[in-house]
Amino acid sequence: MEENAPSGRRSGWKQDPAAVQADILRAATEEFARNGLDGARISDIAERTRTTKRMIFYYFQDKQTLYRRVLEEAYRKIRAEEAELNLGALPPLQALRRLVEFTFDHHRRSEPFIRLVMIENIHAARHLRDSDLIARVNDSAIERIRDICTRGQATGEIRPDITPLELHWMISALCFFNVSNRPTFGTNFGDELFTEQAQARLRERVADMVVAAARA
Amino acid sequence: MEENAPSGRRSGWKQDPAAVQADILRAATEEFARNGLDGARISDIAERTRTTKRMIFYYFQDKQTLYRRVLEEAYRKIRAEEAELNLGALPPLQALRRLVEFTFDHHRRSEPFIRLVMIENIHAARHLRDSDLIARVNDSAIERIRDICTRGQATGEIRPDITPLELHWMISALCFFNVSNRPTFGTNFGDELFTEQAQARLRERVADMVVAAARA
Amino acid sequence: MEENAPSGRRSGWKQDPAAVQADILRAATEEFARNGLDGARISDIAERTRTTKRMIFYYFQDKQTLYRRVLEEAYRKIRAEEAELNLGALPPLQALRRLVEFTFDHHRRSEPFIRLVMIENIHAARHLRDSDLIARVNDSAIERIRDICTRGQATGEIRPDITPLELHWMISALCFFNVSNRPTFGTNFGDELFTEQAQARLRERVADMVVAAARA
Amino acid sequence: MEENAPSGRRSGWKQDPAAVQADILRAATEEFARNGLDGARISDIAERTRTTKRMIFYYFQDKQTLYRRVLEEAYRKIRAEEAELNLGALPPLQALRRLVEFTFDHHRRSEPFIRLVMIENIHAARHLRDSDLIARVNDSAIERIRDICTRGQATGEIRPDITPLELHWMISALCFFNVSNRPTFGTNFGDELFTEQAQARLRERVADMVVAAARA
DNA sequence: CATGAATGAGTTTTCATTCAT
DNA sequence: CATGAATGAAAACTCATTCAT
Repeated sequence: MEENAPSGRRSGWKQDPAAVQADILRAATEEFARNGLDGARISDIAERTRTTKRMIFYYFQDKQTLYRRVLEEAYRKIRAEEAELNLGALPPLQALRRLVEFTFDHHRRSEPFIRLVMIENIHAARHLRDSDLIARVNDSAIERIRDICTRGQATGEIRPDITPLELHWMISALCFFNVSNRPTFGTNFGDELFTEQAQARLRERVADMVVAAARA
Repeated sequence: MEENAPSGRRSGWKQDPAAVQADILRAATEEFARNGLDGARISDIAERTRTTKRMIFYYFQDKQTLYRRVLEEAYRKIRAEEAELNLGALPPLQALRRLVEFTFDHHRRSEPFIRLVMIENIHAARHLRDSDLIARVNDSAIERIRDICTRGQATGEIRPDITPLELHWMISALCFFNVSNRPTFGTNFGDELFTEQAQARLRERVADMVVAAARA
Repeated sequence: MEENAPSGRRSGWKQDPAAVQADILRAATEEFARNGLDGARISDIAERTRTTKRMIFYYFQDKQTLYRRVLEEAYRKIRAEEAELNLGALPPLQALRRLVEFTFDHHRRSEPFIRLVMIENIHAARHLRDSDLIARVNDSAIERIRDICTRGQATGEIRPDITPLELHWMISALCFFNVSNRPTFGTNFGDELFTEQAQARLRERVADMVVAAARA
Repeated sequence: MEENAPSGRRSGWKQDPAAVQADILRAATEEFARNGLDGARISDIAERTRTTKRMIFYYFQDKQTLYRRVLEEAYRKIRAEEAELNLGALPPLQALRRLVEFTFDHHRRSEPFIRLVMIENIHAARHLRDSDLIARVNDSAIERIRDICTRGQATGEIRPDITPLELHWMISALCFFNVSNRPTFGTNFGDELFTEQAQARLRERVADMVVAAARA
């Protein structure tokens, strides 16, 4: 027995709490992103898990709380990934272009996050508003653009009458829509804009548009 | 019992079947737009109606069919409204600007439609694909832009390497996001972009961006 | 078929709604009186019924509402039975004695009602307060005593400084406790006071006490 | 997790076992008196405690046992308080009046105890019967009245055909009901009998009634 | 054609209690 | 002796849908 117990836990036996919670959050993220808050079933989440339905309530109280935690984690993770992008070394307009391109790619790779945000918008951001964790996490998104603007407006490369928030709104709109509305857009107008080639071209068009909007 | 109460219907009346169906569609549109496909409750729809839950199934078979009919109606109505915009008389770039401005305003006034499209995207456009009514209705949206492009590219005002579909994608992204993501965007970054003044300014920025992207 | 259908319903087939509801109320009264609001199980109620659990929610919405309806019915029934007692023909003090004796007997026969009232007191009369049906039903209880007092105080047989409410309180206390606290009283002090003989004697003692308290 | 949070306990302390048990009993008394046996929640009791849910089971086995211990403690405490009343020095009828007045006041101050007794009656005194501790503790209540009767019947002040048990029953009924049924009585007939003034008057009426019933 | 009444199958959630050191 | 972590069983309640005229 001692022979089989490698360190302090493991084997067919009680996992450590943090791992169980992470496992549940992962499964819940999948289910909520796929089916929405109302469409997701706790029992389906449990089945994607190494634990039981009961443990979900044990760690997360109820469905709404679990959903909120999923949302918080999704925002936290996405902002952390974005933070890895280092723009400080680039000249302002080049930094801006880089940011747009990165965001375009990043959103494409982050469909579950995009879907969670869509779902949260359907719910009028009710759960987001309940979360105090998220406010702080989003500030960084704006700060990065504010830095570009400050630098660019100092040198005169960026027009003085545009705000970081407006630029963030533009970038978000174009990159978010590309993922969020692909199903209806594709159904209505065909998938030609969603081939790799077309997406690459769209990516540059979007970068051009935002840079043009910012340029003095 | 209470569950089935025929709400406000006067006693022995014969209702006009078409009117009853229209009444149901109106109520269903409200509920689906507000709560999504899974979030909406047939009994809540019935309560917003002059008839009963039973009649909803009588006329619309099941929840999914009702939802599909709501979606079809919403698309039909929105495209009909858009068709009233007459751009043929304007020079190409002016027509384009006019179209962007119109779309920006129109989407702002059409929140229920925007929400239905979001909801449909969450469901991977499954129901849209089932509907053959919609394909035809969307063609007109592209045709209008194609006309602008054809004219503009003939005179050299519009660059030759941009497609009507790309322009439609740009316009949609910016105008759609403005409505669809207002709850989360407002929660994360404040409501300053959603005052009347800021929206008017955003509207011109968006028009500028699209026109700039199209200009030769 | 016509041959087997006797009137307008019956056979192994849908009972009329009122009968189903009455059946549920009867079963629920038994269960709530026996086990309290929290102790009673909807599924146990359903089993004592000719219907299913689902129908209980169909007709009564939820457990609390069902309990409130049970309470209302119990009060209504008990007051209706009391109303059959006609005291108007008797001289005041004789009427009062008759009322006490009747109440003593009546409470002994109405253990389920007594238990429901005990249970409701544990719940701080929360559900009783929610019921507007009950206020009216209880007025009659006081009116009957008020009539006795008015008559007795006019003739000088009943002391002027006693109120109908006080008399009702005394009668209730003695007759209610006799039933409500029999289990603990019997356990603590033996059952000798609860033999038929002892109860008959107690009944007269109680009548004597109340009459003595009222006599001028 | 949150469910088990050890509330306000300071880190590495060794708690005194007797103190922990007393703490649990206090919290359990509050919860059981407020919500009944079925209505009380072990986790709510734990929250009112300096320890955890687990410790409740450790020290008290299960919910029923804990409830029985709460009941036993309540009876023990109440009888101990009553024992402090010394009636031996007073003439019999004066002693009786004193006892009634004391009981009236004492019950008013002992709502949790009254409620526990009601709850136990709802449960047909099942747990009281399981407790051998209680039989002994109640004998003293009767002994005190028996002493008054013996003295009073010897002097002829108290009628010979009344028993201590009957007197105890009368006193209990009037004093118990006053507290136990206040919620429903107040809801049905108003709170006028429960003002300080009205209670003082009722107290004397009750004393008069019992003394009159005992007097030869 | 139209409809009041009924319901099976699930869904979230609760709760006392035990596991394993 | 004491305890943090875990859980099976059952509870209330919901929901789209069908029954039977």
